[in-house]
Amino acid sequence: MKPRGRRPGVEDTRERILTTARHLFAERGYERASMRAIAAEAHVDPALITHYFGSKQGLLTEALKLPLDPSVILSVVAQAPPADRGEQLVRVLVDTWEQPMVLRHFLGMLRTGASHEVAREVMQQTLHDSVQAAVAALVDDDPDRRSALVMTQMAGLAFTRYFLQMPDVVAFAPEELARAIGPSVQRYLTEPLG
Amino acid sequence: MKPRGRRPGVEDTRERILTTARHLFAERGYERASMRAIAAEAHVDPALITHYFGSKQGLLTEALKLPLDPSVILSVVAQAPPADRGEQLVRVLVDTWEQPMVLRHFLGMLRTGASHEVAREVMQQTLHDSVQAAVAALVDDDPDRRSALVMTQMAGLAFTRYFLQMPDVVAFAPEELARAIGPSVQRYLTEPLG
DNA sequence: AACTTAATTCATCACTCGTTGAATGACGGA
DNA sequence: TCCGTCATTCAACGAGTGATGAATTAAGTT
Repeated sequence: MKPRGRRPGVEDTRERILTTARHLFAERGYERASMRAIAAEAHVDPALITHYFGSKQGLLTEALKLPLDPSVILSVVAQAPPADRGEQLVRVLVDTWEQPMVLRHFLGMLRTGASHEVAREVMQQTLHDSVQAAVAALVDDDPDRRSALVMTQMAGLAFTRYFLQMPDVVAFAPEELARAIGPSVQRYLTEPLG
Repeated sequence: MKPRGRRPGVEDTRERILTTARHLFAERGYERASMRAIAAEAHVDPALITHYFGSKQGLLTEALKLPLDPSVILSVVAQAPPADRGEQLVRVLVDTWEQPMVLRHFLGMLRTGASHEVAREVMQQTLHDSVQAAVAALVDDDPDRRSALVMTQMAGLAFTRYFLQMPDVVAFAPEELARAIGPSVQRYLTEPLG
């Protein structure tokens, strides 16, 4: 007994809505990215969004899901000799963030998370998952505290460079960042904690 | 020819509006903190806000002005011996941020800046002014690059601890933060840049 | 072809928003 | 006392919001 009638999913409209939603959430934040604006830019009727995602909140939840697999980062960093892992971690993360798709997703989380409880929790969870997992596998003791310290440094780099776009931070080339900040991260990984 | 008629400014209503505006901007962000909501919490008619500040935008601009004098921070840090200045800078900044009024102002800038161009520029300027000035007076060379690196670390600490409220970061006591992060800042101040 | 299901559109509701302009009230100087 | 100035309120407009439910169109299955 196969299902009868028209099969769903053959059209890519749903994906187009999600893409432009991420785009506008990242650009304007949650409230300013109205469903009508998203619908218009996706060349779609506003009601179609409700049809697919139930509500604007549902669209947001769906839009924030993105595979930012921590294990990829982990495997690359783990290959480096222990003394170079701090530098390597910075290098890999910066290279990841420089990709437009990832960057847009990050800005989307930040702009919506600013005024939206759910989005903030997603951001917290995402950051935790991607850093905590990677760091915990590299250190000998105190994984929570060490990964927390790494997070403060890496989150601050992302925040000032990609969100605030502070000129003096943007001026660094990715490789310069790795060499300048890497040793600090290395400290958090290996040095005894006060 | 003295001015005639009733003198302005005798009532503190204007200040009450500003205070609750900062409160709601910090709590909800720009769009969700409606003028009606602000007016209600200040026990005031919505039109009075327009009367005083011209527009919601004007209210925001006024609300974001706050004396966060960098020179105070600078003077305290400069007194410490050069080798302890990184730790001291972290200590002073964390102590400052822990004050409710400062914290509210910081969250206000962040939540509004997420979706509001002007607020983001204010935040960028504020961060630049308070860190760049302090750092430039402490280092021998490359003040822009060194202060940029310090900013990435300190902004990230503020972001993860006060905005995201990541449990592992919140778990640190202020003094622990100073000892754990201080040496990293010290590196940015004194170590040769890659 | 008839039928079933999904994709898409249309018109509309019930709100909330920021802003406006006229009205009222309070206070101080002449 | 009269008048000018500011503080404060009131009612309302126009635009934009998210959401709903019924209608239409398209694509599969039998």
